Amino acid sequence: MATKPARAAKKNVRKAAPQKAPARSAPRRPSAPALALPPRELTGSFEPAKFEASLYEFWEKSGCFDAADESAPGQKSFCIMIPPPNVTGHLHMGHALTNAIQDTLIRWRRMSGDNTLYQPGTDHAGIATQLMVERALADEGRKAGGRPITRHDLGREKFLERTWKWKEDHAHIITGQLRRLGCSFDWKRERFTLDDGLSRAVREVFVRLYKDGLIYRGERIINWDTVSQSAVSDLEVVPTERKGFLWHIKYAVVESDGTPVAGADGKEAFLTIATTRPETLLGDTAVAVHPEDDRYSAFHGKHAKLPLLGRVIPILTDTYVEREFGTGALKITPAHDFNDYEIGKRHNLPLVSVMGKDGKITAAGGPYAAMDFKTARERIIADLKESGRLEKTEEHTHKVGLCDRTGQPAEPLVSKQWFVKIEPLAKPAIAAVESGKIEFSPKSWEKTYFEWMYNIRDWCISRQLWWGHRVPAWYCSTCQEITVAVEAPAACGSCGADADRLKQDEDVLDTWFSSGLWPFSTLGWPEKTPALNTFYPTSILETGFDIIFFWVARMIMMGLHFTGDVPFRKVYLHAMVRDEKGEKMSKTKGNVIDPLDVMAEHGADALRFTLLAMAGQGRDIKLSLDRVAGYRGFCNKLWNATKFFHLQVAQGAVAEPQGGAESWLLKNKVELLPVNRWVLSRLQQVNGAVTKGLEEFRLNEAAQAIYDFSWHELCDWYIEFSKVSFKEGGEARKQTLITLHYVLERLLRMMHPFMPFVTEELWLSLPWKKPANSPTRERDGAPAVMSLMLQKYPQPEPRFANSEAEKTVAALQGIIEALRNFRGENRIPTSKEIAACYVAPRTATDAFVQLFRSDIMAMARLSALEKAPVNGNGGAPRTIAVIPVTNPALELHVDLKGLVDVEEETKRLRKEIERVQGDLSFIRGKLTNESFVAKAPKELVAKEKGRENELVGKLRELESALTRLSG
RNA sequence: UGGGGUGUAGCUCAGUGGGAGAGCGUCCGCUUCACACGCGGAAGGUCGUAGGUUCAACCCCUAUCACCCCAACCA
Repeated sequence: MATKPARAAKKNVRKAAPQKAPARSAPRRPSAPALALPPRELTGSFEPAKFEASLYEFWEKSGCFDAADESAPGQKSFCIMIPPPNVTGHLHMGHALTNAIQDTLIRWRRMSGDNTLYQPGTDHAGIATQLMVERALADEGRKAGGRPITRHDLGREKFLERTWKWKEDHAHIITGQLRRLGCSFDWKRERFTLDDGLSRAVREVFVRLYKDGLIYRGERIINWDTVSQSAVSDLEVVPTERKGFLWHIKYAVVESDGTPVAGADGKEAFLTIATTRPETLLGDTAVAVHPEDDRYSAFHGKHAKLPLLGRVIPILTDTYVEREFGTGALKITPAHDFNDYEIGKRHNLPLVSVMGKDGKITAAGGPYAAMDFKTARERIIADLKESGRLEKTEEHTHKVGLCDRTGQPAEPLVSKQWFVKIEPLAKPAIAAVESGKIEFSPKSWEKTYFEWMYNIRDWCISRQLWWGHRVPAWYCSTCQEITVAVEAPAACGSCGADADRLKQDEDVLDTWFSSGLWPFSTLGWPEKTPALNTFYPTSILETGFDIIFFWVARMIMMGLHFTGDVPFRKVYLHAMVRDEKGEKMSKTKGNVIDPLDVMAEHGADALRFTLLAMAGQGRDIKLSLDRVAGYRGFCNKLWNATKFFHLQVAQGAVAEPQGGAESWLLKNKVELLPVNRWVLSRLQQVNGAVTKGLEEFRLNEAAQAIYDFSWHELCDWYIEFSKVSFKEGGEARKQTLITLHYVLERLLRMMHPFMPFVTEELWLSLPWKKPANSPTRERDGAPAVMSLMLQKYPQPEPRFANSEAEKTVAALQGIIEALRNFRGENRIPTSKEIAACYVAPRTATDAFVQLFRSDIMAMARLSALEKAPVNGNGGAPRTIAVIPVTNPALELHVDLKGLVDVEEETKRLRKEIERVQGDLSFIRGKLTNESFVAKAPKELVAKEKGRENELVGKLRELESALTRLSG
């Protein structure tokens, strides 16, 4: 008794608004009219360009994308942050992939009732953007007939103005492209790493880290980009294989006072070093050999005279030296090589900087001063050759560190920079992953993460650029002390000198410093905003594995340090999108597939679905345009399936059942036609598979389930079956129309996160749609929206599960397929109708055929299907072909006269017999194997026995059919 | 050098301890009144190689080869 009203109440909740929020003081406007697009007609074929833009505009304008700062009571929050693309960038396939995945999850959770925030925004991308503007400036200068204009010609302020303008002019490109892809961002919350709020967060973080002793300023060896004239971090230098030379140079061995040392032969002794960068010789402060290298033991404690400059430097021993490489003697240039720097520290060697920040040799380079590095190298080689100090030159392939952004070699040099002391930050970040508070998927990436985190080096965060967050440090010209503060200080923090004695640091911060704060800075941190409370920690981080160190690790470190909590609990890493040959897409190779071109040709949905279907974990995506075209075909298929529905409605509408299609179908499920029960059962099963795929982050499996069901069950079978019912009319027609509408509508909802545009367009065409609202919109009094976007995501309906119907339809399909196979193999054109008879050994089978007679006739294109006049094939004429079916056991008879050559059918039978024989011998092999019968599960043995019997029967029928044909 | 991944139909990829699937391509037959962006049928694979575990291996284990990626201090 008590269950009935409860159930009814539950149903009401489903149909009507979800959970009424007892809005505290917010006035509710309960009767606000629903927002809706003007009705549109479904005609022609799938042409995405006709509707995608207007749908997106409608969604955005009606506030469907908006998150609420606070979730409604009982409502979950769900948040994904976009990995901020470069503000002046263009959408590439990597963006398309990551955002397609994210948006699918977001839409799914939104439809599931969560308060979802898909946070949009862009990154100022320091070097990249500054370089663009500088390039444009240079071009301007050249076009005007003069020399290229540099940023220094403009000065910092003017240049920044230009860059902001450039940003304003270009930012809409990437955001427009993300809209084009259908991503449901809450655009009202769009953030930019250089906007006021985020800049404030950056300064706050800098100041706090400084006060905690985690940021320091120091003179260290760093990577220098001579193009952007800035320091870059270790990560921004990509070791790249380059062909070069290994020069062997002779250094004279001397005493500390410079007097020559004689070798074993009594002549002047030399020591040969091998180097790939001879110009660094100018900065050498030692030569090192391995302590146990016998070749050089005589030189321990001696000195070497630097060729060309004549400087006397010590010969020291260090186990770092590889005896096998080169000559086994290593020149040490502590100021221009990371390893040499370490060796220099161990042996207290002086630093001699010869490579200047401007890409030219410094004064310390003596006669080579002011030459650029390339010229200096050439001159030094020539001079060495001339003085007989160049022993030999070998070709040598080695790794050169190229700057990520500019592609030019990075020059290690010693410079005063700002650093983050990383170890104290890394420790908790390692622990968070070790303890499982953050999980990576695929899990193997955790190893990569640990590897890097355990060996992490201090992070050089200062950049000698102008575009970025200026280091919030001021130098006092009175006391020389540094004042670090969030806002420009009014006086020196040490001596109290006036602000005019203070000068702000010229440098800006590494772009990744600000993107590391993204998960909380976008939500208003350091303020304790409601949004921060609602959405932090974010739900999922989805990005490419190439920025694990750049971005993911830094977000974890910063998040833990500043919020005390992880920034996200799950990290999903997708693969790289390559071209169809598996090559990395690159402009120079010219193999870039532009997502915008693809969308222009096939629509956003086809591109999204392709990427999702191919995004299996742990494998690169080789994007194939054929595949995209295939999924465009899929969109068209859906389009036409819906059109088919409308055509049936046009033959005579059926009123929506009282209480909705679902409850009507549930109430009447016993009276439904088997095919209707079947499709409902299949639908709910597929629903389960799709939901599981989404929950387990296997979007490719979910996509596959959707595709297979839609095309191969709904379209290939169900719609074909439905035609029989529609022709029949009456009750059959009515229940089939209701079923078809229900299945279509549910399916569209189910696939909407994957293909938002086409599903919405089709859904809007359906007759029984109703506007819907989200819990938070409802609470805040926002109007309901006539859109698929806010409909409830379907759950499997177990009451539709029906294994009986599934078995029945499988048997029916078996009969139809046997007939189709007969037709196809015998090449009987579709236009020729076949008259068939059947022989059913059991009355139940006879009833089965009678029940589905019209279905079989329609789908196998038979002109007749009657009971055979004679039982068995004993009395049948010679031209009768027999088609045996095993489940249910029956024979189909077709008169070959006028249809097929007897020989053709004979051939078909022989082939069939061969196959059955093969199957049979395999099964018998198993069944005669004693260990199989003894050890395999009993059910399996029984199943195989059953199959054996089936096959024996089939074989007998085939053979007798064959003898009769040929006899 | 170390770590990870991949190897399945002509191509691009799914997949499971009980005789391997899809899309595209190929071949055959189709203006079947939703769809030629389609319908029906078919051909095509010793699931990289060699061992092992198991009644049973494409799947688990070991070795090996090939390709890819990542991290690296061989100047």
